[in-house]
Amino acid sequence: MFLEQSGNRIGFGEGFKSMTINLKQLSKLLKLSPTTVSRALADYQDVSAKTRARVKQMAIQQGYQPNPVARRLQKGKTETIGIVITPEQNYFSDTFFIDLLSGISNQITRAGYELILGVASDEEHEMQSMRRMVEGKRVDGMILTLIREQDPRVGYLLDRDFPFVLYGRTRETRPYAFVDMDGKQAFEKACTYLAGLGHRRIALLNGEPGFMFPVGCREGYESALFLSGLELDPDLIREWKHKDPSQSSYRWTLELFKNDNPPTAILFQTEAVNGIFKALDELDLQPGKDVALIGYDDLEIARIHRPSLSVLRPQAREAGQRVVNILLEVIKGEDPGKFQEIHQVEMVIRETSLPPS
Amino acid sequence: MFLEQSGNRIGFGEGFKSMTINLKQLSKLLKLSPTTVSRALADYQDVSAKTRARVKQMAIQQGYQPNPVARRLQKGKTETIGIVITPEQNYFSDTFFIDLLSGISNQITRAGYELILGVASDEEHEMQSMRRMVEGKRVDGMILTLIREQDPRVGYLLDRDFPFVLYGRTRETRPYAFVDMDGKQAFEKACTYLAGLGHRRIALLNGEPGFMFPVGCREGYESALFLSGLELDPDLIREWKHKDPSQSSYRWTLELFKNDNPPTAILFQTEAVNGIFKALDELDLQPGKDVALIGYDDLEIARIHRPSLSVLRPQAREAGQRVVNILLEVIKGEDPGKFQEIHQVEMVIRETSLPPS
DNA sequence: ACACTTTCCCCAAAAGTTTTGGGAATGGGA
DNA sequence: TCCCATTCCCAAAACTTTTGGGGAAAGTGT
Repeated sequence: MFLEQSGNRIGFGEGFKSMTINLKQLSKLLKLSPTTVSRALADYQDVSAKTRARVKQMAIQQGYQPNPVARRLQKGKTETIGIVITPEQNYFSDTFFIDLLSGISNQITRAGYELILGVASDEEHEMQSMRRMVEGKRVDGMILTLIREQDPRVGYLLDRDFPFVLYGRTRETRPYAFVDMDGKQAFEKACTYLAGLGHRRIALLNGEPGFMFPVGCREGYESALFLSGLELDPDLIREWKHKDPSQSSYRWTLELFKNDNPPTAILFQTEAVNGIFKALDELDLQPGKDVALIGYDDLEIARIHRPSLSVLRPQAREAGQRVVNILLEVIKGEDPGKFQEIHQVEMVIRETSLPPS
Repeated sequence: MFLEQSGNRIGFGEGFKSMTINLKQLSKLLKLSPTTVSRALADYQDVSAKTRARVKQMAIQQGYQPNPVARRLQKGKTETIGIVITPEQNYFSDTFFIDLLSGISNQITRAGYELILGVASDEEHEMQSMRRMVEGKRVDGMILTLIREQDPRVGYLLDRDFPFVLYGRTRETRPYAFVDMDGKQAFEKACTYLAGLGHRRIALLNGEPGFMFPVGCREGYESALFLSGLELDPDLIREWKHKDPSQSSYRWTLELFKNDNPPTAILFQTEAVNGIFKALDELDLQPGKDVALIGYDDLEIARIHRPSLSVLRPQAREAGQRVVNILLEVIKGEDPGKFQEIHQVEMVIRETSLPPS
């Protein structure tokens, strides 16, 4: 049926392929060479203004769209950016990631690029999916998220000079481009705020060790304790797991309150809030009243819950846009080391950050 | 620097481009023509077995990967499938969608295809993003999710004979391919189960009107009431909104219990569970004990919560794989009307589905 | 009338792969 | 020796776009 679309015919109407016209057909309609049409559409000055206008009008009238595949071949670029996500690590419970993705997608579209998505079940498949994109010449650059302290993906990409940008940071001496949220500043701000309210026993229910983000969170926490003249008690620091944030945070919260001298406030990633609420409920402690809470990430639950949860709110959408803009620069050949951005995080005070009772 | 990669040199080492070899270079190494190498790799019988083996070995040794862009141009296919998501509609709070995406991604990769992702903020941008993919010749087929009763995307794609598969169904007389969960059967089963336990007042807190899925849920609910000899009370049916499932379900749950003759059980989509729990808590009603609950979708919260939530569990991953396999058939030219699958949904009884007290 | 520039357009090649349509050996039978 | 079949391989074209190098026509200056 539509297999016999000869490509040179100008006929319309049968099969979906014939609904779109190509450069050759367009040039035939205009009685010009493909070269001239291409140049006219690209605003070359060596095509007369009159011809340019005629070409453009016809292109619009015919709904001409250049074939991206052909352009990619000729330009030697895929005009495509890759990202691999790992749902196992509970990525999507976090609204922030959708905001990030939204910013990324928008900016990529604006640049005329595509975003191709890989979904990997674990670390090994994550690498495999990335290698397929890179070695299979399927993308011009990679975006990496959920960065680990030692992240093999970064070494891999650096080794072959492949363009990439991290959302986050890692331990790596060679220069690379990244956009990161200032977790340190955020947790320092929140912790200082709580200390300023009079809290003396502030706990940190931190993200999973091995990942980079919790490192900064802890630094900020410790720094704030120091600046506020509070003692650092290792018993007040616990870490939940990505596999089941709620379950692990639930257990650790119960644990925290077995302490002889229990905390009056908890800092944590909002992802873990369900477990915390549940544990406090069992302990007959009222969030906000008996225990102050500040979470990182403004998830829906934070706004919905009564009392509503005070949070640290990263601007994920903006960060996603920056990641893409930077990646496009790096693809152009700019030095990745020039692009290292750390974004500030604002604090939203709601109902769970009162002074100790 | 690496702009001058002449494409014919065999040298390695400078710039990431030179790390991969192309067909021409490989054929030169083998002292064969590109034709023969291509055919050898594609297992043509008119290349001697000996040569085939030699070619394949060298290809592996050199890490040869055919350039997908060139292949796409020659084959006239993009080897790419598109999907557009709309985070506004709160898609990602649902773990099920990640499972779906995971199944989709896996199967697409297995077929050597790519998945390109669009993120749209609303219905209008959703359409725009899809048109860019379709009219811009960027994909061979589309996957549609979160289907509405009257869905303009379906008409659009049918009008231009463009291959697509729905995850879900819509009101449309022309034949089209879909994979859907049997929401009717699921809710019928759950409702019948509750009626069998002795519940006489069973409420339905259904998804947003305008979307197709809640229609089936309601049918199943009504059918079960009828079969169980229970009366249908419109006061026991409410609908929450995608924009904020928790908030709206919270309000409607409170509403349900203002009834003179309040329900002893509620059926709903698990997405809305936070609001329900919250309302019940305020009403001093114990989930499971005072009010039986069965949700659709086995989200993390359902397993974590105490009492754990009985649920209907769709096999989203398998459905995602089917969607892709079907789409590949449709792209090949198969009749879409042949592919209309309705998948059964299993019920998982946990702690919130007890007889009325 | 001649050289020279400017203006406007086109030819041919290139990107990397697959496909089409043979073509050159080799071997066997007559 | 000739013919035909078989085996193994290759040259060229195709997919669509972009680009480097012209080239013809018209205009300008002497």
